Amino acid sequence: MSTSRSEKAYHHGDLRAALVSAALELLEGGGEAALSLRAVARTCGVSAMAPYRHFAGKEDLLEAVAARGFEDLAEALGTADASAAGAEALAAQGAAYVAFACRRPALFRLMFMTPCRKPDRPRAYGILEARAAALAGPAMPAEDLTLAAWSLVHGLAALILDGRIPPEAGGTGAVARRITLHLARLMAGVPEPSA
Amino acid sequence: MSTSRSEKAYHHGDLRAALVSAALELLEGGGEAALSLRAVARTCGVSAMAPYRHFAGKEDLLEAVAARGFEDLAEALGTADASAAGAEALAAQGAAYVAFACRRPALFRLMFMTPCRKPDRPRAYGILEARAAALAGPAMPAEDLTLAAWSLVHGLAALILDGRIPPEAGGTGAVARRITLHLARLMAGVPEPSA
DNA sequence: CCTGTATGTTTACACCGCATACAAGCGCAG
DNA sequence: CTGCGCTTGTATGCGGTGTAAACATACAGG
Repeated sequence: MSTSRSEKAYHHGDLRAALVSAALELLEGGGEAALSLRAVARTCGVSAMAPYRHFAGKEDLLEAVAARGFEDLAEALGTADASAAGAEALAAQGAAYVAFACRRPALFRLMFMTPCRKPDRPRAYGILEARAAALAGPAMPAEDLTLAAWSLVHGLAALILDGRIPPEAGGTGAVARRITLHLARLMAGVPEPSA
Repeated sequence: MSTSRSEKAYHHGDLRAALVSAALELLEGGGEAALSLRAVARTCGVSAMAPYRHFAGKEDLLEAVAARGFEDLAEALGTADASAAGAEALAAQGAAYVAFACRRPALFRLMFMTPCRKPDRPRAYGILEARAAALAGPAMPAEDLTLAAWSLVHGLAALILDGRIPPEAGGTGAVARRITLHLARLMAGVPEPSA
């Protein structure tokens, strides 16, 4: 087999994917502090400089990891959205968003910590946007609703991750669902008050 | 003068405060990457190990810096709250919160990046809580309203800082005020919709 | 004055990201 | 098959970091 890769080949096979996976593992167990390029290389059984053949630098690797995280997030939001209809669907998305952050805190931090040089929204944004647009009522333009919903769940997730919210509330995700549902209902069914 | 401090005194006078200030300066110009214990010490014209006489380690110093940041934030929220009444006061707080984050992004990140071992809320929380409680209507319990408002502005700030929101919207803070005002009005004046 | 204690300094180590120079394996003309 | 070249991984080294230990200095109270 000309393309077979022996176990101990000098060439790794596909290091790039292995590096991203290793980085993710290190991240999820041990936090961001444990994520050093050298440690990643060590985990893959490879020299410290090897990653530089596949990534421009540490930041580049982290970007790849974050991209993978955004894929996972989009998937989670998609299935959550499909699990219900109307305002409940948006609430489900909100709960899923917070749950994702709680389940993979270090990854979530990484995803939103990078100053994000490329301003393109993650694919997950589209999923939220679609649902929010469908719910937008007279009280608030669709654009503001999308932004408000995103800000709400993102802020909630961030505060939980930073330990700013009592654990019994944050842990279950009940608060996330309740608050998002409140928001969704208010946005959907309510006319602009007097002012 | 027994207490006079010569320019080149061996003892600094009050290093602790100087270190915190220096750390803040380094943080505000140059981002978090520029904040190394050694750089802080250098800025104060002192050896690299000197800070350890006043702080248990880098994390401890950062905690002190964050505490100072929370003081400033509380003050900003307080004056904003006093600048208006009713729902507009909460909107003003929201705008001030986001403005604070935009004005001092690195500090804001630091304040909410530490996993926050001591679960006590910042003093700023009380200011928001009071206003939210005063506004709480039948649509949402006061506790949820407080949490929702905080999450909303915090998430908005975080998303802006991460470059996830178009600059023309985030920069001015208009979005923050608009959205928070929407939230405040909805919470204050609107009965629970049919469901 | 003499001594104890708080405060800074020096030296040292392990780790990090990264630059450069080198070696090992694969693919493809001939 | 042979040999060349390119990709991939290695070895070594530099400047930087956080921090531990041992040392030096200035002030305070007897």
